[in-house]
Amino acid sequence: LLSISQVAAATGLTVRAVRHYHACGLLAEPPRDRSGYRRYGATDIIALVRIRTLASAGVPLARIKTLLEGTPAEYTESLRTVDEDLRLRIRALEQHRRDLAQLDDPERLCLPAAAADVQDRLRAIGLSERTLAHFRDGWILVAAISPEEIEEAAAWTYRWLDDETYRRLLLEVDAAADWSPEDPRLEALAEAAVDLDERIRAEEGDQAEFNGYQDGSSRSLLNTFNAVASPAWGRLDELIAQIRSGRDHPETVADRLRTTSG
Amino acid sequence: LLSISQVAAATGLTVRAVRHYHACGLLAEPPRDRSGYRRYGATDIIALVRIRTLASAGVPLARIKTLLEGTPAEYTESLRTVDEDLRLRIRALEQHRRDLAQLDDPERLCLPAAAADVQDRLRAIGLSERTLAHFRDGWILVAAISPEEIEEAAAWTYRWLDDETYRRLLLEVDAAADWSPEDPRLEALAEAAVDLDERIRAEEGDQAEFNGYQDGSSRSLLNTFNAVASPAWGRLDELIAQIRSGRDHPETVADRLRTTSG
DNA sequence: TTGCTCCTCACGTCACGTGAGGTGGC
DNA sequence: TTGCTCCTCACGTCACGTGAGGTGGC
Repeated sequence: LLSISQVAAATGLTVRAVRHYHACGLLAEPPRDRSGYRRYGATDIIALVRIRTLASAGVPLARIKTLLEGTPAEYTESLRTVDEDLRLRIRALEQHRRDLAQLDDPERLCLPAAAADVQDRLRAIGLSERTLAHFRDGWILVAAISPEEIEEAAAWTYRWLDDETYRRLLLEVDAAADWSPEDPRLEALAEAAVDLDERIRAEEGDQAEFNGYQDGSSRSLLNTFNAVASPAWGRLDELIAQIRSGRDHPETVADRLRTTSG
Repeated sequence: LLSISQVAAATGLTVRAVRHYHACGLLAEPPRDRSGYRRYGATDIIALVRIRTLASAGVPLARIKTLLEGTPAEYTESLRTVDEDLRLRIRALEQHRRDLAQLDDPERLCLPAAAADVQDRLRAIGLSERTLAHFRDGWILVAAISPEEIEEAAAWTYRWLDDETYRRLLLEVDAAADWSPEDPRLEALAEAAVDLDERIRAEEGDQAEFNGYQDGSSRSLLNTFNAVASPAWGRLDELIAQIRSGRDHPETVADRLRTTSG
């Protein structure tokens, strides 16, 4: 009764799609006329509209086949699953719209919300954009290496930004980016950093320390990372490590000197 | 700094996808370490998150490439288009959910709303499910052959269902499905159908007639379709055609008889 | 004869998935 | 030595799109 292009037009499918559904076994081959042309009836249109409805809902053709061949109970259950999938995909697309709106804001897009909040406060405090970008990259690297720690570390930094000594130290570190690595002010800065470190350790307990979120690999990575960005920062990290080990293990250092000289 | 599996994990991509983006020219190849391993930095993660955001919003990779390489104006315009696409896709998915809920109701899924409304009224009037299914298939076939007419035809039928004579005629046609094609009651039924046809023509004007929505091809298709479903219906269509041509062109028929006998 | 619809291969597309076979540091 | 991560081909997948070459009714 109907030609393949007529059923295609009536169902909103392409001729090729209808033939594909025959090839997949999704739709039985209809009778042919004497020219070998397929001739379709109303039931074929009904079947095709059902297939189209499921396919455009994102159901793979193989699953449509088993779904249509299954028992009524399986069928009903499958439809429920498909509907739930659609609901979730709608939610996902809505999320993608929000993500898209932040495409030019890598802080929000690539960082956990807590770290992005820290960045906003650092910007408000007056850190340079260059240093902010460096810190952002630092957060990203640490998040990539040890994602479990990042939330807590960000929350920790956020809290200590209430401390004025910490804020002033950060501003000085910002300014130090362009200093020579031999600049004598770096030693004072390192001393101040370790002082703050010890005060924090006293207030928060031993498990939290300045830069305490960095496990071994994160810390050495960040040291390299800082040194590449600014030789002065590289030197600063070295000085901090020296002062800290001097204060933490004075006897060990003495022992080591003895061993070396002996 | 970071290995390919670390950036993959950090961005929610697969290792293969990252390599694919290199191959597509979407992401520059990073430097290699002495083992030939790719080493990534924070900016790579930012770039990958941007690519992922666009790709999972359904933007083809080729378009992401031109989009990221374009001018700021093109870029902003592209983002607007992408967002609009997302909005439309969400609407489409919501429509698919509604379609899915009607998957077991071919009348609503395959027919224009007006025709589905007619079917509901025919069911209320008391037509058998068999005849209703036949009518439904008839609507589908006519809609496939001449989709422009179907809306008007359905509206027409809907209006005339207010007429009691029409309703009784439909119920008798329903009952006639199982009659023998030689049943003498078919002639009375055909006479009644043509009577109604003439009354409708008088009331609505010549352009509207009983079954007036059927153009030539639709009518011959429906006649075949009826005859296959029920021999009695096939005979009924023949009788209607005979009576109608007898009333419309009495002299022509007489002429033809003279010609044949001469 | 020309134009249109239909037919059947069969290769192309898109964004990767999935082994196949091999290398380098612990 | 073993196990793990990485590397580069290269073929597979899914739902068709797109010619390629041919047929049949007006």
